Amino acid sequence: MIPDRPLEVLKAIVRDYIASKEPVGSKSLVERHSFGVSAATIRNDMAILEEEELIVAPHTSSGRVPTDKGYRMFVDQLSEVKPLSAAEKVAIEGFLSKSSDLDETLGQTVRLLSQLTNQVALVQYPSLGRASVRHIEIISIDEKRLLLMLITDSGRIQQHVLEIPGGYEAGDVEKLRNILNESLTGKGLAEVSGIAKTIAQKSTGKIKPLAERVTPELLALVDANSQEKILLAGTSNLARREDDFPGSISPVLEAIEEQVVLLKLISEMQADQHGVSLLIGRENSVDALSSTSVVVSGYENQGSEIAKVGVIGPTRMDYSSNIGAVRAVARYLTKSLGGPQ
Amino acid sequence: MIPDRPLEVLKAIVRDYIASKEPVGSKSLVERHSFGVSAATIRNDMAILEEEELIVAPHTSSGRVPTDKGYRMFVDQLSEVKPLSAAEKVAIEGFLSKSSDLDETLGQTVRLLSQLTNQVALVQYPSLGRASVRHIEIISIDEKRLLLMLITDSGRIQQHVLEIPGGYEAGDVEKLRNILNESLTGKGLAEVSGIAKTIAQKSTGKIKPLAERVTPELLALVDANSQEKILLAGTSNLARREDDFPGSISPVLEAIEEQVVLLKLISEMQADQHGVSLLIGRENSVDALSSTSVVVSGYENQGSEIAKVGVIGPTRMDYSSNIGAVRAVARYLTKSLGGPQ
DNA sequence: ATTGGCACTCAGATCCATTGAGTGCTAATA
DNA sequence: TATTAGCACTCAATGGATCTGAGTGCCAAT
Repeated sequence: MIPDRPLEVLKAIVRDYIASKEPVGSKSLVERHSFGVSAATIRNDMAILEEEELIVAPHTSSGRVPTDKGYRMFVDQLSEVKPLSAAEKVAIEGFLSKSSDLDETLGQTVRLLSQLTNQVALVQYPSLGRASVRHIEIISIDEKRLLLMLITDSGRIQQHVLEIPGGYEAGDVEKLRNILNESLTGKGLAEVSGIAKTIAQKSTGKIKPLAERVTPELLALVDANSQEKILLAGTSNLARREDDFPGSISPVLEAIEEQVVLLKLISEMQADQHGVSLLIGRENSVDALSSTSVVVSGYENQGSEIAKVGVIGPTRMDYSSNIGAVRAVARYLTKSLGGPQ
Repeated sequence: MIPDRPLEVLKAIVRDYIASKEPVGSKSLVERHSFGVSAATIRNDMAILEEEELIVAPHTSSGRVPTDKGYRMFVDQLSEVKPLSAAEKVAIEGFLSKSSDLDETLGQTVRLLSQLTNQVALVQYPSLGRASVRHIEIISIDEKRLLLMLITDSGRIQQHVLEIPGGYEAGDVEKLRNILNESLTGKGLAEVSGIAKTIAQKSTGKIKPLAERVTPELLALVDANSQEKILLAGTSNLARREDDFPGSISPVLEAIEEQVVLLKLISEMQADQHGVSLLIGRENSVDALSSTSVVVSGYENQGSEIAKVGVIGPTRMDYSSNIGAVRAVARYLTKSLGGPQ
């Protein structure tokens, strides 16, 4: 395997490069770090690292730059997660303790994370998975319209306004609501479809037309609920680092705005021992994102992961801090969701 | 005043410059447009336009570029709003007719508009203004939690989960709901505060603790509802036009993400005769947005304007098309909101 | 294994000449 | 008076040519 000092050299290269954006050479390395050996020796070490494809020289006679593989090694073996400062912890507590509404909480979380890391932050809405129905509500808005609501145990609320051209009777609505709740509360979203159809079929008399009108909409809500959704914040943080992207940032921004792509990406990521998972550069399969890294962590509700939260930024990012921030925010988010449950 | 031909020249300059991004000179003008006069004559006309500060030369010996004032004159007097193509109309109809849920509608609208114009699109949520309470709902989530909802006549739904540490009784909840609805339905949001407080004070017996718990939250909802909110889409469209921004786009993106600034900006804009209003370049007061133009139009519900929708892009944009698209989308949005009412 | 020394490489800065699109002005023309 | 042809002039952009210096790889000495 690779001896110790070369690894130390790699560590120094990554750090210096992240700090300066300049390819780092042997001389500046011995100046800034006290390796106790000469530049020539460092050069030999660098040759080893280059051999292993951990670093690369942009052109023949220039300093070296970490490769994706180099960053990977740095993150996995050479760096430690940087804990948040006291001030940052206070900021998180302050932000997240305010609200118990899911939408608000997630919105604040994502903004917070983007400020904390100076990167583009993202948070995924709790997804279908093991979610189950907590409550179904039908509210009368006016004579011809009803508001149908589906509340899941993850706290996600989905609603839809229903036109009932012929009007309806309050009593019928209440009956239907009771029936729906009795048979669906606690059931997994996946089961709803079958049960709801049965209800529509079995219902009789006055209620039947209403039931037949409502249940398809309910299924649509389940669908919408199972539709994954991502919240973004701090897009301009990416733009501020334009020159970390060869060519133009616009394809990068496009890819990030493309929810489907992003969802696929993060849903395939598996947490490592720290509870955080990351993709570095080309490790992800999206071409436009080949010079970005993605750091995500799952957040939980009732003990099981329901969705992910994280940041995305240039490969040349401060992994230690970002991993720390993402992990912390994920934990606080779990706490904040778990608390009121 | 300025004679006719120079104005025609201005028109041609704006068009050519928008199309090519190159400063346009006298020679290329006579080539592309048939003015029936020579380049020298055009030069004289251009001298007049420059005198009037409608165009400017980036450097001594180069073609001219429209100034903000030049664009303004172009839009106000020289160009016509370009109607949408049939295909575009179909696209709008298809998109907007689907849903009657406000959130969804606005989300689709803003995406649609950004695709139609290739600019950053924005839509403002219906704001307090003359909004009134349509319905208040309190839903039991579980033994210790209630979901409080406020639905306004603009279709905006605001909700908040309430912890009731000591639990509650279903009957009490229903009573309170009835009381609230009876006294608040139809009232303007501004009035809610006073009335709700009175209710809390006057309520007696078992209901009192619940009322005292719920009303402040209700006021918070009203507050949240009056809080202005903007939805954005197509940020990457701005990035794609990087070189229209001197220096870097990142301050521009930052300014756009800053909802407060944006809200102030668009709320100060007054519609012109076409129902569309626009700010060109430095006409807006935000420094970072000095090389962008903003095109907005109001959309209505029940005959009165409730919020704005529009696009923001580089000053060098296709005003005719964008104004057309914004106007059309605003109309369809009005229709789509008005329909189900 | 480490080091000093040295020849070598090459991106980037600097300088300079050239080019060409475009201008403003003037004097002639309709 | 309005238009035009002609001409000298300006200056950004382009394309070498040259220089510089940080950095390399390798070798012989320690």
